[in-house]
Amino acid sequence: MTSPAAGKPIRTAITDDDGIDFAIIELFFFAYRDFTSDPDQILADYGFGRAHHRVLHFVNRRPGLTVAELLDVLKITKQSLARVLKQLIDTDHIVQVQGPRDRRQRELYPTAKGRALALALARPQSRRIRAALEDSGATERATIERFLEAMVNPELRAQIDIVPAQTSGKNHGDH
Amino acid sequence: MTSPAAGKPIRTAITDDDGIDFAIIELFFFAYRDFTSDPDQILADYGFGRAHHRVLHFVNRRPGLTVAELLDVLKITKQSLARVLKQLIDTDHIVQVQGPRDRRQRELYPTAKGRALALALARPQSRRIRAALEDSGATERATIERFLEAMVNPELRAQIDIVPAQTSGKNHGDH
DNA sequence: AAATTACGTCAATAGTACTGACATAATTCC
DNA sequence: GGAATTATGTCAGTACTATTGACGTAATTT
Repeated sequence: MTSPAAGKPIRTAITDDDGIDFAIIELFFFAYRDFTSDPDQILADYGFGRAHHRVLHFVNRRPGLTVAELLDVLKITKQSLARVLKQLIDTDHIVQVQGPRDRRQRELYPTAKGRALALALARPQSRRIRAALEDSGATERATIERFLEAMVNPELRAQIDIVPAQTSGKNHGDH
Repeated sequence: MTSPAAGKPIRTAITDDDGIDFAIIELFFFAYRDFTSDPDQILADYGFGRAHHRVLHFVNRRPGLTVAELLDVLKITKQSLARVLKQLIDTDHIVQVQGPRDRRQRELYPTAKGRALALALARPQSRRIRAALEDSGATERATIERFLEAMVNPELRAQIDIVPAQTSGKNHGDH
């Protein structure tokens, strides 16, 4: 069962006492695992994967962003994006428009079909978040947003909060 | 640039006004992306990937768990686990011990080497969490833990909080 | 005119996952 | 005791997402 030169089994659990915040590390893993599992069902119906979801999300969030900008947000390579983007364009979820100033650029926009799919994918995720915030007020929500934002690399924080809700006056942050 | 039958580009951004909590959806994506990027550097030195990290983590967290239990926690298939687990055993990070009651079972334990690697991988993640909680007190921390736990599928919450810190009396939840 | 930039594409490879099938040993059920 | 089930391991084939490196084209900048 154990090979001759194998080390001895350690029988005690690693814990927060080792100076590491395992509680939150683990919670973060489970939370994200289930968070991403929601849209996976829907994506399977289209023959799409998570990569398609991410592209669709950001094209809807920042319509008109260029290919280079998208690569920067997703932190993947051009070659990785190519297949996924091509499929989304071929299936009429995303359209490319020649850049107005620089004609080398391709501005990416969602179609009505792409907008609808992005919303359908986000709906179960939003529902999960709403349920998790059920008994929370604006204070708790702010705490969670601050925490998540602080988890992002400082130099990349510019990527977030680019799209503030264009609320007319609805106090929709409250619960 | 646009194919003949292509839909028209939508030029307005999708926002929280569409009834979806895009703010937190996006924050969660960025936060997790950077959270997992920390250990990736270290793993590369060993020729390991994220799958190895996850296995190593849970074997350290719940020493003696069986293969079946590990599959259940990770929510992957036996075949997916096989290669990764074999590599970790071959490199003497994990050892298998025959189950005491049921000899068909293989209890998984970390070696000293496996314990050390698990700690090394968790260290930068824990540092990131500590930094994100810098100005937070016990209340904020509790809010965040509650939120993350509520994001997990209810029927799977049994998987978490199995390993409470065996603190003697240190009030280590406070900052 | 030359260099750079933005984008697209081809080829090869890696890591992680999947389904389906089959084998072995140990336990449980009848 | 024999049959069924369980825990684990393994083989084969496939899919998705990602990588590096190289090359081509069109447009812009120097």
